[in-house]
Amino acid sequence: MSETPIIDRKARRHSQTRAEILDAAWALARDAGLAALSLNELARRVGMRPQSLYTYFGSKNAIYDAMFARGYQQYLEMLQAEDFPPDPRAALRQGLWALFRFCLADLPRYQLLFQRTIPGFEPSPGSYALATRALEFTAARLAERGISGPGDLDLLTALATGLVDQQVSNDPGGDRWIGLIDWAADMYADHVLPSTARGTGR
Amino acid sequence: MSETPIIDRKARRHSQTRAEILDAAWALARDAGLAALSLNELARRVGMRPQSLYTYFGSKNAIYDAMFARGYQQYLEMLQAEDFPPDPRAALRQGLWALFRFCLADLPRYQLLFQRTIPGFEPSPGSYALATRALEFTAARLAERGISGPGDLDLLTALATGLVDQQVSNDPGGDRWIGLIDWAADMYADHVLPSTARGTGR
DNA sequence: GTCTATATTTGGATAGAC
DNA sequence: GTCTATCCAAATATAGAC
Repeated sequence: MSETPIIDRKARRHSQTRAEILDAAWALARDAGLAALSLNELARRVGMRPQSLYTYFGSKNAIYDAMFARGYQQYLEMLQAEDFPPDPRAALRQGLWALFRFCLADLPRYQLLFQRTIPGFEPSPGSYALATRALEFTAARLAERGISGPGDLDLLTALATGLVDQQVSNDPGGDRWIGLIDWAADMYADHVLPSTARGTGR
Repeated sequence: MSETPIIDRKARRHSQTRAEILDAAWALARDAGLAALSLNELARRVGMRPQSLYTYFGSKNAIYDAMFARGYQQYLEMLQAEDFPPDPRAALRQGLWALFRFCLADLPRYQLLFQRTIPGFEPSPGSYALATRALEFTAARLAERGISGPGDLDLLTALATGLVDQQVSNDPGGDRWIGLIDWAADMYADHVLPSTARGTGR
């Protein structure tokens, strides 16, 4: 029975094509805007007819969903690759810088993962679980450093995404809010850490 | 020459219809999502053919632009109606609460004014000037209370919109980030004010 | 798995009669 | 100022031949 390897080859080829389509979808989102993703143009770029995409994705939202999942996988990998120092203040600064790098490296990815802007798109439970895992990872790193009060995590996510959002929306390509990262990290640290070794402020 | 009053009547009627269309556009944005605004549906709601809208607005983006301008007018009026107390901490809290009320009262308005999500839409210079005026108003209220350092305003906008954004995106209808407003205001005040009369923290 | 063909809807926008 | 008539382009999606 030599059927199994054949199935494997077909399955592998299938998932390769899926990956190729996803790559093209990201590139298209970067060129035309996330919301302007179109199946016609996407198919053209991968050398297919638009209808053939339905062999790989059941709908346009299924493509968004796969993009969402892949984006959060990358986000998780990025977090896990960071070597956060034990010192809370240093770790906070490093975390904010890592977030900025990740977001600014791919704006549509940032938009898809951290904003809710595509009308009618909701991530599937499986994809959303990845987002939850990423948040739990951050919560664990904070807790290791004594930051575990109610609201501590939520305040940090608000501060972090707020900085990124202002940077992206109001000074794209510039550094107006990038220059506030360390300052913001210290402000947060001063407020959630036990009041020893306060920062120097501005 | 009784021509002038007739022109006035026509002009008034014209701007009345414009306002009516804008009202319907806001309502449609609330129902279908800001990005899903469609001229067909909009015309249906005001009892017109879609083509007739072009008598009042030269393009779809012109409608977005008028919405943008009206939204910032409302925002400015809201700010000017607030009676901010002299105490910086109290004023900061009140300002954040006012922003939250304004944003949560109309989510598409928040999206249009404070996020950049409509592909291809850029506010006209005239409309954008309103946004600048609103920011300058906030800067002036801060400066009156001794908050005028470089980056102080930018940090506040990041913190404020971050809180709103998290609330809207991740807990719509809830109060998870609303409960952090006063805490966040104090954190900001502690960092940006001369170090007298610190808050009690958490 | 990919194609042709097609359905179906919708989008924004223009020309010209009335 | 509003309409009819139309245009044109594009959208997502399905059926069925090969």
